Amino acid sequence: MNLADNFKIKMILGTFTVDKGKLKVLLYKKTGEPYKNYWSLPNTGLSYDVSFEVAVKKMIDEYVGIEGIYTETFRAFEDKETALDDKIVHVSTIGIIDSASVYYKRVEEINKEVEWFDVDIFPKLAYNGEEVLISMIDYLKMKLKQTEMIKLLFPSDFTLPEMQTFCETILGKSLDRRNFRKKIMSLNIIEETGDKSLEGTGRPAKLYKFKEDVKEINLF
Amino acid sequence: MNLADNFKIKMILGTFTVDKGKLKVLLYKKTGEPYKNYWSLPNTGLSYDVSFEVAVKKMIDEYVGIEGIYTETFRAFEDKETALDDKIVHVSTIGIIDSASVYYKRVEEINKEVEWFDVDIFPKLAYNGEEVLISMIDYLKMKLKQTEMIKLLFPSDFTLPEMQTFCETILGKSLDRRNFRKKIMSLNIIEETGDKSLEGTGRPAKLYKFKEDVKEINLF
DNA sequence: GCAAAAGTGTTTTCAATACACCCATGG
DNA sequence: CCATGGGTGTATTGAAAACACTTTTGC
Repeated sequence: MNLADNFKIKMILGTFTVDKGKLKVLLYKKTGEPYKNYWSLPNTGLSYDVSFEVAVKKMIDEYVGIEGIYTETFRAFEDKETALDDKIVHVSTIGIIDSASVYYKRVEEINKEVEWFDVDIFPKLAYNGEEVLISMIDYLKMKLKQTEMIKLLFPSDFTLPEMQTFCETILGKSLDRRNFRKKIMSLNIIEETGDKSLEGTGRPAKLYKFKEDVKEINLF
Repeated sequence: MNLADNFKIKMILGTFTVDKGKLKVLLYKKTGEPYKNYWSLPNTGLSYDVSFEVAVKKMIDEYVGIEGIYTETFRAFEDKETALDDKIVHVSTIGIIDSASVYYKRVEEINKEVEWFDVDIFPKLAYNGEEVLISMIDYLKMKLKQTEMIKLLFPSDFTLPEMQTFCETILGKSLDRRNFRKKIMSLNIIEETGDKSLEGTGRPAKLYKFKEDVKEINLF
């Protein structure tokens, strides 16, 4: 086996959460060259003294101000831009954060311009960011039909209309409110917390949480 | 961004086909150390002068004797074994070959001991091969429910019992023959070729092929 | 003519769909 | 009391499930 050439490894982080039923991804605005002022997925060079996971957790701490979230190593990508003598391989990673954790993040410690973008409307990205992000969203739209995964996004205190909006994004079509509720309830995977949402106008929505022992099934 | 340390890149290839309805993966037997005489996923060091795709196509040509098959870059994996001063990152790739192509492979040109293993019964693998392979199989069980992907495995001249066996593997449960046929036929995605299978004992099965324009839907 | 595997139809059951009115809150 | 969005029930439709006998081939 020929293992002659040396590569640099760049870890790329796609962090996802849900807000008001919309799937969101965290981007930051670059302040230096290259791609100055472009939005970008958080990224960092990998060094020998850290694992993928540690490198990614550090990034999440730095960009989101949260510790201990779910992460999953995702695809590798080639860098088609860099010169021949400085080849980089991108290792992308997906992080999933529930909305409550995002809400309570240590925002005062984030010294970057970061923003959660709707996955259906995101700006032009630095590097090959769009390729990476689109690939992640494709994967998540498949994976987030499974209860184990969706549970990571909605840990407690979500409303059914929020979850319906989310499922509509994942499926790419609109759903009937009564039928959606009927279906979710028949699966026996969530329960009322007893509280009600204080957000927005109109009748307050009941709050739900996933049950402890949720069996792994496909929602759709 | 710190891009200080150098890594070697090892491309790992998971090649999959279907034989008599069983999902199979290609392994080869190592003849040298380390892991001498262990079965292993084909792999090769990556050098500057080739892309992921070219490196993988070369491997497929070398191990399978086939050109121009579908490939997809998959997850990156860390190497937990190698010493600190020679770190390797594994970039795994999935290849999908239809059974007819495998049958007509240029077998005389393969100078390795290779074998197609059932994905439900494979041997102990060299390196972190089991982690990589299990991850690929998980992914494929999700992805192979979609018509576009399944079509890559069954291009022409397959029987419905074969396809049923395959779906049973993917779903992990057995299906009723009559109901299976009814469902597949109602989807309007395959058609009879007019020929019959010559394999096995009993009444010969009709041969089918996917239609040209198959819409992307989930089978289950 | 017998063993082996493929092909076929009908009934039942359950889930998905379609659809309209009332309820709780804020202003 | 009105605007806003949330919650609820029923009838219909369609797909999934359950189920047993006949057909084609090789030997």
